[in-house]
Amino acid sequence: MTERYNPSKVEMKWQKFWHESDAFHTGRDKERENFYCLEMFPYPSGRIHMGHVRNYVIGDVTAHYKRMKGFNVLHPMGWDAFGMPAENAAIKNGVHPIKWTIENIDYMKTQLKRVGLSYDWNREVTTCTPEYYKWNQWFFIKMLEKDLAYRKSSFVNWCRSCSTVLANEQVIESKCWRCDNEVVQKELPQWFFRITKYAEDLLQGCDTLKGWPDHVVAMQRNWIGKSRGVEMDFGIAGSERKVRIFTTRPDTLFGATFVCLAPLHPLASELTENKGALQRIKDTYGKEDEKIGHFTGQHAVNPMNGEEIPVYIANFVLMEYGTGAIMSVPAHDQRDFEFAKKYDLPIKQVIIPEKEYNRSSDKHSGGSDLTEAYTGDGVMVNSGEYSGKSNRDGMERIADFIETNALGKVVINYKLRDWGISRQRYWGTPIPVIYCDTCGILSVSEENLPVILPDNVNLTGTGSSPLAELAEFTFTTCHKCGKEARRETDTMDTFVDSSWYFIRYCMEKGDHDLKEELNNASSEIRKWMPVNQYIGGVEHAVLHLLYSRFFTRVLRDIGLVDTDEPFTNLLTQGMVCKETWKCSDHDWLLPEEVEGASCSHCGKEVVKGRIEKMSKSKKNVIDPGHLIEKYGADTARLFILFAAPPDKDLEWSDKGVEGAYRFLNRLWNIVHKLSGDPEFAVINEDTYKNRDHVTSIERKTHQTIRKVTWSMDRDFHFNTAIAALMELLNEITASKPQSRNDYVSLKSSIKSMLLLLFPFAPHISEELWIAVGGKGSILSKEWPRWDEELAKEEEIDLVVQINGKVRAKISIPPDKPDDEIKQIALDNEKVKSLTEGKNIFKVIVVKGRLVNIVVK
RNA sequence: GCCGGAGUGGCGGAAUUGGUAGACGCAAGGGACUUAAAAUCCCUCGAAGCACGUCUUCGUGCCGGUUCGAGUCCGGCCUCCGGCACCA
Repeated sequence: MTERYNPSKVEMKWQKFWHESDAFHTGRDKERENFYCLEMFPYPSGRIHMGHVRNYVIGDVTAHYKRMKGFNVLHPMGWDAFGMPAENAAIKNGVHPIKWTIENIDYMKTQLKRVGLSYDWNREVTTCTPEYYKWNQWFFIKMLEKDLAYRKSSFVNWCRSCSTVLANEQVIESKCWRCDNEVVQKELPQWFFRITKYAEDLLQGCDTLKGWPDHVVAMQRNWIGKSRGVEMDFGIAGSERKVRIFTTRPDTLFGATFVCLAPLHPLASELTENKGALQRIKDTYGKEDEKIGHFTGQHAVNPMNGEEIPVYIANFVLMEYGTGAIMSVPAHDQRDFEFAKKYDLPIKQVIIPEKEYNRSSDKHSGGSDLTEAYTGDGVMVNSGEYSGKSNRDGMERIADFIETNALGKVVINYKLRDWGISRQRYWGTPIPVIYCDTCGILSVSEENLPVILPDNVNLTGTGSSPLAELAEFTFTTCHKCGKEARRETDTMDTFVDSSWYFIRYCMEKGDHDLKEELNNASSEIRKWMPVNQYIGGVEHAVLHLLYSRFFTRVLRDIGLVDTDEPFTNLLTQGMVCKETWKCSDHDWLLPEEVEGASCSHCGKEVVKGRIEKMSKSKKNVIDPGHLIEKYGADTARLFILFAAPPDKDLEWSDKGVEGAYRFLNRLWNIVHKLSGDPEFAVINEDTYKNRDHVTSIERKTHQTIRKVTWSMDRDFHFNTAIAALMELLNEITASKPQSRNDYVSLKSSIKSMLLLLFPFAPHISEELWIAVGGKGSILSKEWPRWDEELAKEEEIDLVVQINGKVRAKISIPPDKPDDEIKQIALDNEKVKSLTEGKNIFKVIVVKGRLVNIVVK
């Protein structure tokens, strides 16, 4: 009796072998092309979840495939190890963040190894180590020198729950990205990175991101939010004061019926007497959908026509965008329209749709009959000399007029804001700055780096920077004047760490001096960058991916890399989801808490919830550890890859996992059954050459190699690649070898099958490779090639259509000339009877596909 | 509202990028083996119709178009999902 498939035994054996032979050490063969395959590194939260497994398995298949295709592959892994959970765990359990973090890393590393992932651990990066964060500090200093880092006091997003500041990108629907609590505005001095300086570069770079998903590029473009318009001054009537407004619609200038100021605009408090009213508007600023305004009592003068229009303070006008003041054109802007209706302000239409424009009449509706703003294009009316022109044309002419008459200028605005990086927390990179009463703000000198994060800090979670409590850290001497000085006690946003970790992977572990890599044309960094394939969750579409693009540009400008973009190809994998169960009394339920259709606690009816992303709170998680224990890593990998294409959400199915397991079992059984067959066992390298004819299994094998290779090369269609392997196995299982020739092609077929399966299910492939007499590990083997001749069928079924409908099938050799095929089709009995008495108009032959006879 | 993406069997999903729609898997039904069950193996499996076939008709969200031929291309809708959202 043959041995049963025992995944854990097989997997332990090969994982040990790979580990001991340092099998995934990054290749250095100069003859070979380099391929950098990267997955987003995890936060060491404690244990891996199914989302990690999916992410890393997709990367692992890619890495294996590229290795077999003959590339030197860089496939590293590391830890995004600074961050709040470690600090929170410390406050809660009294464990030091470093201990908590290191223990988690150790455990998760074991888990990753159990999945059989082919990482080069010689390049492991851990961001909370001084060897790593030293370079965060060095980059900070370089950015300070280049005026890319600066300090200013401003209103910032403050999360009360996390007791820290958040960057704009980290506020999702006015909630904290991490803890989902409400974010408030607070005024604090902060360090910023001047990402806005790269706004245009980042935007233009979007055009080059051909290997990124459309929606991610679109999100980046939206976030940068470029718009072109004019800035111009409106005078305040009876005063020397002016108010500068920004508009993208100078063509509507003649329709402006009032001006609005943001409540925080400097003129707002100057112009209004009623401070109470102003405060009410401030209070609702950015919070309420309802538009609230207050008339200042002052009027502004429209420079185009000299009209005096009222000046309001309005809660919907943003101080951070444009000039903090707008001209309001209620007829052509929906927000202004709503505001005008509410405060009974005039609505003056100056653009009407082409269709409604009557050239012979001067009578045009004033706008009082509008039910909503008209924001489309059209013909200008009531606009002085511009009346009768198209608004597109008018827009350019008015902009020119404003510039030539020095009323204002054409400007470009971006929604992108500078990146605030100060965090009032402990577990992060100290910002390398000192404050000296004599010398001012100074960066720590390079030779004093790193500024070590002290470990004897008292973590209370009360809100101020923990480092500020520590006198020995805070007080230092100024390296310039020698007097007493204070250190900056905020730490850096952890997104700084992840903005360049992919560059650190280009070198093996060790305390490398990145300064030596500056302008070094043959540096390892230049050799590997940019990343050929990056894989990770879509939740970083603007956060991490935008910061990394920014950092790469900064590092390009200081001479560390020579690429603009860090990631050539990006795959955003879908979520791993599972069905949920809900009881009206007991909320979310585990599957084992559901008995039939009722709750096991109270007997009440259970409602099947939506299919949701796996999460502890919704009680629909599958633990990768348990899964692997039960079925093995190969089954887990295969199922995850087979169940859905990588970029789509994957719905977990226990039955589907069993299907994948059955497939591996069938493969195991057939290989062992055959190896026990003396006729099969005797086949060796020499007998391969002595085949006398091509068998159908051989043809199928070459077709499979072709299909799998295509699937791999075209958009990661791993699911169809696996389907092709299943088809091949079905054929192998069904085959009944009778001659020596049959055995030869069967054995060669199985060997090809194992090579093709290897990236997906590496352990079982290695094991069965040995069982069929393969030499050495599959790791040293090349990806199989197909022979187009051998993939060709002897006879193919050709469809015969009449007027596009399938009417018959004919069996012919694939390379028969078109005119012969045409004749065979026309001679077909069925075709004859159907075309009887009709006029054959045209016959189309599509090679290898069909014949279409067009009759009338 | 704006920007992206997607609609195909009971389900997850295929379709060589304009050429036989439904590969592969799951579920379901039937059968074999077994004292029995599990496991395994074999058959059926989009809908309707009848003459039960190597049959006919319909069928890829809806309406129209291009084409010998459309799930695929074009125009117009509908629905769902994701992102941003008072950005003037």
